[in-house]
Order: sequence, then C-alpha cells, then structure tokens
Amino acid sequence: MSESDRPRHFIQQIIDEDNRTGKWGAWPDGRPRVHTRFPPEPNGYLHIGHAKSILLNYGLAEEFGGRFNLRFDDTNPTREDQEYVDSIIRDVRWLGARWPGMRDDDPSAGVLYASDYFQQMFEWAVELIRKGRAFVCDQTAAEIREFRGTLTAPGRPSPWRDRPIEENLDLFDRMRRGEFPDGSRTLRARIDMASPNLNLRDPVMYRIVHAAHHRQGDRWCVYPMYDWAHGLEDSIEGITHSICTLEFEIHRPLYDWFIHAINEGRTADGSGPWGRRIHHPQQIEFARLSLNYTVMSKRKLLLLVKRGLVRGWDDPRMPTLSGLRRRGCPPEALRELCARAGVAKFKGTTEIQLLEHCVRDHLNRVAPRAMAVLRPVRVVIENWAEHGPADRVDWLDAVNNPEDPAAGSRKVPFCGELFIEQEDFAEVPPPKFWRLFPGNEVRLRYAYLIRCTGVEKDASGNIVTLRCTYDPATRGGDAPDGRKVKSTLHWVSVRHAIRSEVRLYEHLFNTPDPEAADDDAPEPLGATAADADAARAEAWLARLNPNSLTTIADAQVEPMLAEAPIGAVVQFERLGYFCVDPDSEAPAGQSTGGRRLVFNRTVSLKDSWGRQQAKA
RNA sequence: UGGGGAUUAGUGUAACGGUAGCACGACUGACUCUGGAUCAGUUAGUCUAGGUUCAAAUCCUAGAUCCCCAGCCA
Repeated sequence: MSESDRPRHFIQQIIDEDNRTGKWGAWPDGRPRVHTRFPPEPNGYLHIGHAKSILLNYGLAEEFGGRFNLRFDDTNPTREDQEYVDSIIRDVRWLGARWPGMRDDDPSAGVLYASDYFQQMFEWAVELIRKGRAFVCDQTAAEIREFRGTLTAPGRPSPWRDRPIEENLDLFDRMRRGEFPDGSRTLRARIDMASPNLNLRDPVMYRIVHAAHHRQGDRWCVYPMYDWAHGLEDSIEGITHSICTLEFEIHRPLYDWFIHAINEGRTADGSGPWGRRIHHPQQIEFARLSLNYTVMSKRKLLLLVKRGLVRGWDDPRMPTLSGLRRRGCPPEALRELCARAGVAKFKGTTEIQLLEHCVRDHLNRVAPRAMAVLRPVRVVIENWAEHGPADRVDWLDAVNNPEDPAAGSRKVPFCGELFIEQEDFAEVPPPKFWRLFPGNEVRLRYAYLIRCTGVEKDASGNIVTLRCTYDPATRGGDAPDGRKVKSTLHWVSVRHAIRSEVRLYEHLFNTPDPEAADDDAPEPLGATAADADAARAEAWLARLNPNSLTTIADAQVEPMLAEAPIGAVVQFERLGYFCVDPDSEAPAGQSTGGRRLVFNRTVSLKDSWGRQQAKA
C-alpha cells in the first residue's frame, strides 16, 4: 500500500487542521511549520516500541516537509550513560530517520541534548520564583509524599509554601552552588494541593543531586524534573507537536501550566519587564506499540540480560532494535509494521505475526536465494559413475531470486554424493507426503530428478545413507518426456558444502501475554508478603520459551556463502530467511573452507506442510 | 473511592449522521522447479440498555469493562 492511500490517523488529521488554520506559521520556504522530535532518555537500549515513536515523529516531519530533532532527555545523571547515547544514535540512524545537521562522518552531529538547556531552564525557574509561582521546600521526600494526599483525599500545603520571594531566591541560588546535601531541599511549583490531578499538587521542579553528568560533568548539582524540563525543551527547539505516549496525558495540564506561568506578564513583542513570550508546543498522546510473545519494558529486558537468560541487549531474540538488527530484520520491515499497526489512542496489542509478515514480505523481494541443509542426510547417486567420471562436478545454473530477475543466477556444484534434509525423506510416507521415499521420484532444485532405491542404516537402525538413481536426461530439473514430480528438494554437494552453525529462534515467551496477571498460580505457601510480591512480579520469567534458541552445529551450506559478509541476508530455499551473525569470522578474501560461519534464522518461510503435520 | 483516557471480526485499524471497509491471522481452492511467492474465495465485528433521527459505530442519557496517575524516575 502506498503512503498516500493509507487512512490518515488522528495525529495527521490534527496537523492537517493546524496547517489549514496556519496555527504554527510557516517555514521560510512557505510550507506550514511542522517540527517533531524523538526525546529518549539515555538510560537503556531502544526497542521496537521506540521504533514506532521514532518513525511516527520522523514520518510526520518528512510527510509535511518539516523537521525532526533527535534530542536526549538527559536530566537524571544517576541513570544515564554515554554508552546508551551511542547505541540510541546508532539505532535511530539505522531506522532511517534524518535530522538537521546530520552527517555520515560523525554519527552524533546535529544531535541535541536537554542538558544544553539547563542554564535557560534555571533562569526560567528563577523567574517563576519572582512571580510567586515557585518556592524552595525543605520537606523530606517522605514528608512530601505524606502531604501530597491520596487519589481521593486532598493534600496539605507544605509549611514552606509561603516563604518570602527573596528567601526563595537566595536558597535556590545556594542549592545551585552546592551548599546543601542531596535530598535536603527542592524547588516546587506553587499550584494547588487540592487538585484532583496529583501532578498539580505543587510538583517538584528541581532536586539536589551531587552527581557527575555524562555531558555536563560537575557543572550542576540541581537537576530539573521531567515535568518541568520536558515542555521547555520542546519550547526551546520550537517543537510544534510534542508527541508522546498515553501515560503522559495527565501531565499535559502541568506541561501547559509551566509554559503559561513563564509567559505570564510576557508579551508577543518582548516589551515589558519579562520579555518575549515563549513558544507553546501542543502535546499529543498516542498508544505505544506492544507486541505479543515478548516483553517491552526496559526493566524487564534488563533483567533478562542481567540474569544471562539472553546473550545480551543485542541477542536476536530480544525486541531491542539492536537485537532485531542482529536477527536480520530489515528496517523497512519495521517501518511497514508501524505503518500497518497504525496510530491511535486505543492501547492494543499487535500480533507478532504482523511483524513476521512484514519481514517476509520485504525479504522475499530482496533476499538472494541459497541452498542450505540444516539436518543433513547423505544421498549417494548410485548411477553417477555410469554417465561419466565418478569424481566429476556438474555446475548447474540456479536463479538468485525468482522475484527479482535483475538478481541474475549463479552456478552450484552437483556431485555423486549430496546432502538433503532429513525431514525430506520418510521410509514410510505419511498421507500427502510428496517428498522422497523408497520408490518415489523427486526433483533436486535446479538439478536432476532422482528416485530412491534403498536405505542404509547403522547397527542401531538410524538411517545413514539414502541410495538413489538420477536421470541424466533431466538436467536442470525438467524431464524431456514431460513427466511431473510432486516435490522439489533443496540439497548441497557433500564435497563442496561448508559446515556452518545455524541458530534457530522462536518466540521469546511461550505465551502471548507474558505479563498477564497469573490468576491460576497459587500464592506460595509460607512466603512473606514481600516474597509473594517478588514471585508475582517475576511470574513472567517462568513463561520464557525454553526453545527460543536452537543451535545446529553442523548444518551444510552451499559454497557461494563462503565469502558472505557479516550481516548479509539470504533465503535458504524452503527454510526461511537467514543472516550472517557477527560471531562469524570475517570473510577472508581468497580463502575457501575453514571460515567459521554462523547464521541466524530471521524468520522461517510459511510452512503449510509443517502446519498440517502439527495439527495431525 | 478522586481525576484523566479508552472500547468496531481472533488481532490491529478505517468509516467524522447516509452501503460497516482494509490489513494480518485462520480456512478452501487454483497455480508453481521453494508445500515459499502469487491468484481466487471463505470466515468473522460496532461493550450494554434506553433515547433523538427518515437514517446512529457516529449525537444524547445511564451503565459495564479495561488502562493510567499518589518518584526528589522519565
């Protein structure tokens, strides 16, 4: 579906209307101004849920000829780290977003940081103190909590609420200069301790934190809270549409209150004591992406990493962008997924099948085909020597991508000994089994028709070798006499095959909603309340799929793959899409053999035979 | 219990007083040198109860259910 005939979601409709009324003015080129941003906190790795936000924000800027900022919301030095900054920039770039000042030779060029606005925010805070809209509070965290009241009971004013302005000014300045220990005082907005919206009960604007900031060093020891900082960051950057997720809906009145409080007494032309009015962005909330068969919270993903339940943030089973990238998921598929999942205020769960469909759909068009045998069984062509030298190699033409004629073709070697897939043979075929069985004829893809004549087993009855004859007249795969076969198998020449490791992935969890409350599980007997809480909180861990990773050490792949670069994506015919994992050795140029190759299965092909079998 | 949101096939999303549509999934069948892809078809829905209207998913009233908010996190 093209972008233009997709239904317009509610945010696009809001922007259409804004543009119609000229609400945000125009860029120098005359186009109505649309300016969005993605504002991550650098305290973890990005996941597929963030991709929706990035793509939504970037997509709107692109669609309307506007701008998109990547801005770190780095207001809490105790949780943030440069490592996360770097990974986030890498992921946002990988998704294809572009921002002003972006450069290829410097990944961080043009990236913005909330911490660069700390001085401006501080000055505005001083202004609110002067206007009687903010005060320094000496209550402890526990007292603030107690005085805040509850969902149903109003709060009580802090005893410091009516401190004289001059005293507030002095104290706030000394807070900044580092005279007071962490937690001893805060700067709070003076709003309404009886508001039914808890966020308006004199929220904290600044807390004292003597900690080095990853960019500001020791310059600051007071740090702004999210609610105070976030709207101001958007205002400073001239963001028109501050798009965020649903849980911030109830913060919007506060976000608006702060801007209004700053603009109180300010004028459009800057005349008067307070100067020019500041820009007031519109916050719009949408439902974040959630997918079944996985978890999305940073806390839970971190726990999986910490406990070693996955190999790291970029484990291909993780819903992180780095994990998806390593898994071989193309960014195009993520874009398509987000476009299809839509943008709305309903908090639904998208089925992971939609992601898999988007991945297959894209890879089907672009992935070169190759042949690989995951669980090999040896086939001996009994009559191979009757038609030429026993050790000859027959190089056959194979199409690289039937969906893309421009992809051309390649040569694959065929010999008297081959590997085929164990599950492509049955000594006694079940109903509707069209593959190889004694007496049956099948086609080897791009090669010959072969007929099974016998089976060799070892002492314990395991099949060791399949004996077959080939029909030399069927070279390329078609019989001159027009006879048809029901099945085509993939194969690899024993002599040319490259032994490789293949990692098969399934859903991380074996239940669609791992985070669901577990009503059936009995409370652990004799446990304390805290233990029971912990047990409940981690019940989702028990739903991890023990089969989410299957490692095959001795798959056999066709020789063409010897030089495949890290990250290369291929379709193993009849099996699925695979990519070369970074655990592989780098391609060695001329070398043949000896290179350690590891493939990740990105996603299997749809398998109607497998499904039929599973049901039976 | 206060406040803020949400509710349309299994899932997600359109329809903005005028034919409830699309996609994914599932199921049939056709075709096929990938049991893939493709093509054709089937399946299945407006949270409930009233009301307004020629006409209601849409407007009104009442209710139900679910989510979010009581960090010096974001």
